[in-house]
Order: sequence, then C-alpha cells, then structure tokens
Amino acid sequence: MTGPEPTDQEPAGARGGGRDRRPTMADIARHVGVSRPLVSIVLRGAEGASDATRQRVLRAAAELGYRPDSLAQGLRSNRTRHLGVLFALRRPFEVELVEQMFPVVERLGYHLLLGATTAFRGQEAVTDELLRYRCEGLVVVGPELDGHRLEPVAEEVPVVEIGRRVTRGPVDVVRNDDAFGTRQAVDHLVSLGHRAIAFVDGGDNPGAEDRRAGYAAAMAAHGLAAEARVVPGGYTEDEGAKAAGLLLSDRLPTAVIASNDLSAIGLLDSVLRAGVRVPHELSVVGYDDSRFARLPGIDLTSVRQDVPRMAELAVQAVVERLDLPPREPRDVALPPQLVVRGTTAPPP
Amino acid sequence: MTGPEPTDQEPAGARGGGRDRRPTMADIARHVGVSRPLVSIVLRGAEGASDATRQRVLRAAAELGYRPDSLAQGLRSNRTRHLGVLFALRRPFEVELVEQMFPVVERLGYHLLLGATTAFRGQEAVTDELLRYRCEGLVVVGPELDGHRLEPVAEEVPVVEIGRRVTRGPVDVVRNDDAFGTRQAVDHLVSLGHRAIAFVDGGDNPGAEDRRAGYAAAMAAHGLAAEARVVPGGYTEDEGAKAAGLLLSDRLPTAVIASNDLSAIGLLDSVLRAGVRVPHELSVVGYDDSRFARLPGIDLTSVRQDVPRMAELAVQAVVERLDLPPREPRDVALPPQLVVRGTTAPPP
DNA sequence: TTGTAAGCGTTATCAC
DNA sequence: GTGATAACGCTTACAA
Repeated sequence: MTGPEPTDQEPAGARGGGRDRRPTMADIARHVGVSRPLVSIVLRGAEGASDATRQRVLRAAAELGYRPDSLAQGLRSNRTRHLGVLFALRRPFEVELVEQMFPVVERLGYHLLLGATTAFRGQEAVTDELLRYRCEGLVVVGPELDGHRLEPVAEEVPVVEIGRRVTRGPVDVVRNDDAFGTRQAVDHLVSLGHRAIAFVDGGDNPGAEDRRAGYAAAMAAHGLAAEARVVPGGYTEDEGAKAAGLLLSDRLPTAVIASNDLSAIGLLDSVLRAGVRVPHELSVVGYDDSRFARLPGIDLTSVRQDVPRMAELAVQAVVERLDLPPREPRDVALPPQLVVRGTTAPPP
Repeated sequence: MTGPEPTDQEPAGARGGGRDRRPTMADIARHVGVSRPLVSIVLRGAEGASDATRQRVLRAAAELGYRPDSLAQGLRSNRTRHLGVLFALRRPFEVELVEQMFPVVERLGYHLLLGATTAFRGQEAVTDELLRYRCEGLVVVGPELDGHRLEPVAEEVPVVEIGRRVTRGPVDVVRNDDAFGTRQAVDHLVSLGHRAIAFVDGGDNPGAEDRRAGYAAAMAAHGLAAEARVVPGGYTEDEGAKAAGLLLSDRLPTAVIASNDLSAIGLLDSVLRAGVRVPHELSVVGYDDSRFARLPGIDLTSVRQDVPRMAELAVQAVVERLDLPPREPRDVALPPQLVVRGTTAPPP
C-alpha cells in the first residue's frame, strides 16, 4: 500500500459542513407516523398497506430523497438478485456480449454486476469479488483454459460459460458452433476455386480448438487434406502478424482463414506491407464479425456469431438454475453465419 | 415485468441437495473456540490478537473456505471503499480509460464498481444503482450535456467528470486540452501546405465544443479564417459518413479534421468509396488515437489523449475529497499530442 | 391494515 | 488479549 493511509473513519468529503446522512426507512416512518416495516411494504410494492398510507409513504420518500440501500436489502433478504458477469474489457466481442445481457437480465428481474478482467486483475480475483457481493449466479465469457478453476465456484452458485466448456459439473454452456463456422469459411473459399487454404491457429483461446477441427474436417471433406496447413497463432493482432511472417517466409497459400478478426487484421497488415494484394493474390477470412471487420479499409470477410441470442440464452440458463429445480447441464451451440466482404475473391 | 414472476424465496439452484450455506465469522469462531469479534480482528488484520490465535483463525478460515461478505461489511462499517465509474460500454475510448483506473483505485485502497451505460440504461439509472450500492465517490466519463443533472449527486458524494465540465459545484474535472489538440492538427496540415481545411463537428459530445473552437482559433491564427468550414457531424461512423456526403456534394477541401476517430473512419470510408485518394487528394485527421486509428488499413493521423494520466488524476481527485478536507474544485486540462500516420500528406 | 420483535453478517464499543 | 453487547438498514415472521 503506497497511497495515503486508508483511514477507517467516516469519509469527510462532500459532506460540506455537516450534511445530513442519507434518509432511511426509519426517517420516512417517523415522518409519516407509521412503523418501519410498513414503509418497507409500501416501497417494495408488496401487499398489505392501504392506499392512503401508500400515498403518504411514497410522498414522504420522494420528499426526503430516499434511496433504497442495496447492501442492507441483500443482507437481510438473503437475495441480492444480482448476476455477475466475468469478461475481458479489452475484447470487443465480449463487451458486445455483455451489453446485450442488460435487457435480458432486467426483464427477468435481476441486475448485472460487471466483473471486468484486465491486465491487472485475473479471473480468479474478479470472481472472488463478485462472490463477496453475493452474486447469485455467474456468467463467464471466454473462460480461461488453464486459469482459474471454476468447479468450486459452480458448487456455490450457478455458472454459465460462454464460448466453450471448460468446467465439469453442473455448468451450462452457450457457444457458437465453431467447427461449423470454419467449415463455412472453407466451403466459401473452395467454391471460389481455392485449394491451398491455410489456417492461422487460435492457440488455447475460447473456440480456437473447434475452429481448427472444423477447418481440418472441411478440408478433408473437400479432398484437400493434403493442402491443409495450420500455422501457430492466437487472438491478437501481433500473433496474426507473426503468422503472416511464417506464411510469407515459406510458400504463400491462395487463402488464409484466421481464427479471429484481430488476428486476421494483423495478418492483413503484414501481407499488405509485404506487397501482397488482397484479395487478388491472397484471400483472408476472419472470425467474429467484430466492429473491426466492418470497418472501411478492412472490410473483412468473417464469420458472425449470434451475439444477442448467446447473451439471452446464457442469462436464461443462470436464472433457470436459480428459480427452477436442478436439471442436466445444457450445452447449446448456435450456428454462426459467414459474412462475405471484400477480402475474399477467386485465386489468381 | 414480462418474465417469470420473481419469487422472493431462497434461490434453489446450485444448492444441489442441501448444500451448506457459506461459512461466516461465527462458524470460524465456533471452529476455533474464540469469539466472533476476535475473528473479525484477525481477518481484518487489525491489532489486538495474539499471534497464536491469529494463526488458528486464519487456518480455520482457509479450511472452511471463508469469504468475507462485502454487503455486511459495508453496512456495518459504513465504509464500502467503493468508487463508482459511469461510462459508455460502446465507446472504446471510455473503456480504455476505465481499464486504466483499476490499478490506481487498487493502490489507494479502494475498489471500482462499474456503471456501464448502454442503449438500454441511461446515466441517471446507472448513477442511482451505484449510489444504492453505497459508492463513496463517482467518476463520470463523458458526462451527458443535456442528460441527467449531477448537481444533487455531487451533494451526496464526491464527483469527478472526465472529458468536460458539465456540473456546477464542488466537482473536479479532468480533461485534455481539446482546443490545443485541434490546433496541433491544423498546424500540422498547414505546415504540409494545406489551406482549405474543413472540420467535422462533434455536436454536443464531450470535448466537441472545445475542439471546434480550437480549430476556428488556429485557422484564424494562420490567416485562414476565410477558409474555415465547419460541417455538422458527431462521434459515430455514421455521422462521419454523412459529413463526407456534404463535403463531396459541395466542393472538397484538401484536408479534413474530424472531431473523433470513429467519425474520421466513417468519413474515410465514404470518400474512399467515392474514389477520392487518401492522403493524395484528401488528408484526414482524427481525434483520440483509439485502437481503430492504429489499425492497418486505417493508419489514421490522430490526436492522442494521455489516457493513463487522466485515469490517475480522476481517481486521485475523488479519493482526496474522500480522505482530505474540502478544497476548491479543480479543473485539469492535459496537453494532447498529435500522432502523424498515413492519412496526412501535402495537398495535390 | 398495522405494529412488534428478531435477525441477516459484520464491525464498533466497551468491559474484563 | 479477549469476549459480550449493540448496531448498521432492511425484511421476515407473527401478533394485534
């Protein structure tokens, strides 16, 4: 701890010269002349209060500027109605997924607590923080393969994984059919006349394994097993650029499928700088159909995942486990869709 | 409420067949054979416990898998040590800023509570949620101009605005010197030989007003007031594209400064599709130096804000108001820096 | 319909 | 150094 010594006293700031503490239900009760529980009933919208008192209580609450205390509510009722979501702030795909969760969570009567992993905080620390806040369920976007083990967490609260299954036990999984995605990419390229189609691997990132398998299977299905070529890579621009280096230094295929958009973009950059014309001499396909893929100047052919649907299914799965009796773990794989843009064309 | 009727009962899920409730301090106390407050002392690392009991308590806590309850802690101690941050999940610039806040907040002994505004939840709703959770301070990134009024909030907790001042009262502001940023852009273009330099406006978005003013002032300073031309726009790709339409349908300048990167990218797309060569026939400058600007295929000359420094200053300002006696509101404007890339060149 | 009593898990205050 | 007791703000019983 290098900063100012944290004092355990009441914070001084903002209370510019003896401001009142924030009003509680007791204040409202006193103000109206009823008991505290009655105020609670009214503010929760529960049954058991006359319309007359209801009016008076609500009026007083508004007057006093009352705001419910989520801490006290959660503590006492043993029900926070909060769902935690673990995701990486740097991954546009995951951020988009989280954004789509809000309306779903709201509709089911819950709230979303964001657990963002960053360069400074791994999945384990963030999970712990969410659980301290008594999240009732957890959605893990892009769970780490060798990282934090979620099994013990899944014993405590319902857990849903998005992107791939990493955890054994009663954990639901929502993902897209990654193998089908790369198969569509291969089909598309083959239909354009390509045969020498390389694949930039995604390492141990979410979905990467299936994308690789789908590529291999599709190549084999087209009788191109001998042409199949997997280059090591990852989900970042740097790794895509490195993969490009490997391809350039050896023999160049007529088409490359990258295991995600960022990697495709890094690869694009490298080959373009090396003087390779895209799509004239080399076709490139990405995966995710992220915001980047749609950018002018990139205009990347890519495989789109159904993000809103994934968000909806994931949240629903957690809530079901919360509100309904236990059931078998579910594993949903949504069909992705190839979006053809400017980086694919017939081979030279 | 259209979803399943929220039951107020205890959640059924995950407790697969009578799982134990999570252990509390009382459990540890019983396990070790000491009083509950003593356990509290040990776990908080406070003084007043012998090394012997300290060991035993810590061991028992680990054994039982104890996890502190933030709700109860916050409620009782009246000190959550949580700082809320309001930001838009869709704005890469704001996300980056938030990411940089984590280590700072941590270092000062606080935690960050993310309040993401989305298409579905505006600043007002999110602020309310953060305050219900007893955030002790609030960082507002890119405060809305005509939106939610923060004055009453600032009465309750310290508030810092990032990007521009919107709120009167004891609110600190951290921003970049937007006028200086666009001035650098103009200087750069003029030094390349440009005279017909247009500006795509940012509407009422954070910083837009000062960027426009800086543009106008710089043009005047170069004796180019007559050449100055402000086209209506915004901070999105769409608005940039629309602005491009306006420029194309009239007379094309030799250079354009867009009020942010996304708008510049939308503009780029439109002019490129119209057959205009960049930077040969038209130079383009953005603002923010976002991840997009650095992408190959975009390679946008842009104005960089010092994001980590802004994050640090903002957090420090809130914590100061929390821990230190009241002081005058502070308004810091950091100097941005022009980053020259491939979209600017001498005029034809 | 309303009020009383108790308790959620923790920390603060006091005795011993 | 340690333990009993009260309290944070709210909800859940149950009694009136």
